[in-house]
Amino acid sequence: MTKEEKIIHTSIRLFNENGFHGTATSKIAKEAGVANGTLFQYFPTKENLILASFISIKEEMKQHLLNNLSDTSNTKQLMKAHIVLSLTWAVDNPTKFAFLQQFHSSPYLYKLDSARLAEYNKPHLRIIQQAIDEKLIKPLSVDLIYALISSHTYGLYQFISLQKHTKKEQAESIEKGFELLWKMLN
Amino acid sequence: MTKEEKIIHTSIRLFNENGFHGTATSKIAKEAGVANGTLFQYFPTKENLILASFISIKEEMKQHLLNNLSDTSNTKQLMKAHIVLSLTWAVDNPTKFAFLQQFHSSPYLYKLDSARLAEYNKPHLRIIQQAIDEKLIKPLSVDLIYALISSHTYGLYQFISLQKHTKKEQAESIEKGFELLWKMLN
DNA sequence: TATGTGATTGACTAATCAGTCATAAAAGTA
DNA sequence: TACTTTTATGACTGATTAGTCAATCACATA
Repeated sequence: MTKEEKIIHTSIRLFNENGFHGTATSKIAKEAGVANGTLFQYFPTKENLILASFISIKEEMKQHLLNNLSDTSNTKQLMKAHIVLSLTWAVDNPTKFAFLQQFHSSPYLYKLDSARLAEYNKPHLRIIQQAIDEKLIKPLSVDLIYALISSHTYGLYQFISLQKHTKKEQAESIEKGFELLWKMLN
Repeated sequence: MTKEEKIIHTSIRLFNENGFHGTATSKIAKEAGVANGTLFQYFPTKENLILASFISIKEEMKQHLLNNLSDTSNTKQLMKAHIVLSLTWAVDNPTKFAFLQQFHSSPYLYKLDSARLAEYNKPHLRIIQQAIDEKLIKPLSVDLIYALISSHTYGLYQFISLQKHTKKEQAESIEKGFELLWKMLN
């Protein structure tokens, strides 16, 4: 782990525990095991560090999807894989997932280039359009479907993480959750 | 508007604009038109003010539901009314709704008594149980259904507030959104 | 009018924090 | 080894902030 990675890693954890402004840069540096000034060598401002933490998580999620998405021609299976992979990643990385939530409902969201943000959604939007074209799901607005799928996935995550489930029960809830979603959309 | 109300009102707006720690108590006092010390007479600490702002919004929503929920014996209509009223309130009070989101994904959430928080959900859980008992919806876990309804409602809000919709189009989206939800659950 | 009471004020303070910078250590190069 | 460049350090600073408190005000009652 490089110093830069150690800083990002520690940031995510501390920002989650104490909020953005509630976490001092000096504390991040200390817990990451680097000097105060070193942090500012990699991230010139605190805001920069917050945005970099967010981007880092988004990139990690993106890679996780790319690495685990087997190329199936079946659109329904592909959509299901997107959702299941997102959910299992969230369950395995609760701190990072919570960071995303906190970031999304913070003023920092608007400091990011919206085009760059939109880039992360494109694969999801593309597959929704594909499902509509193949008449697998209702011909509603792609944006509406995306909003509903995202929030459904989030709601399912909330439920799963609140229950003290075994891995197997978690998988069953995810399966059931997808069935419900699919029933709603087709 | 009493000074206490003015402080809460200003807090909600500023906390939303600049985050919790990004908003100085002195700024809140100034914009609320009261002296610095007055704020601390009503709210002994900043955390106290943040929690009070949250509770104030929850109480307002609760009252909004109580005042507008016509007593129908039809469980489906009652459930629909819950969702539609929550959504129209959110659309009419975007700042307050955003505050709730920010609060929910912040460390302050855990400073509140969880029993008190649960109290606000009870009416919703009761009606879900009722719908299950009447075999209107699938016999899934009440907590799961609550999580799915909440997130569905939130997703629908996200979609509506992003579109530049007229009031009529908003109402149509809400109607459509409920139909989709109902299809999923029954 | 005089007196008592609670609300209101804002200057003040001790503490904290983001960011700087002169110096030093480490790594690279010849 | 001798020299250069890059990376890392941590003490320091100017600015900001939550919370205090002695003084003042508004208003009631007699």
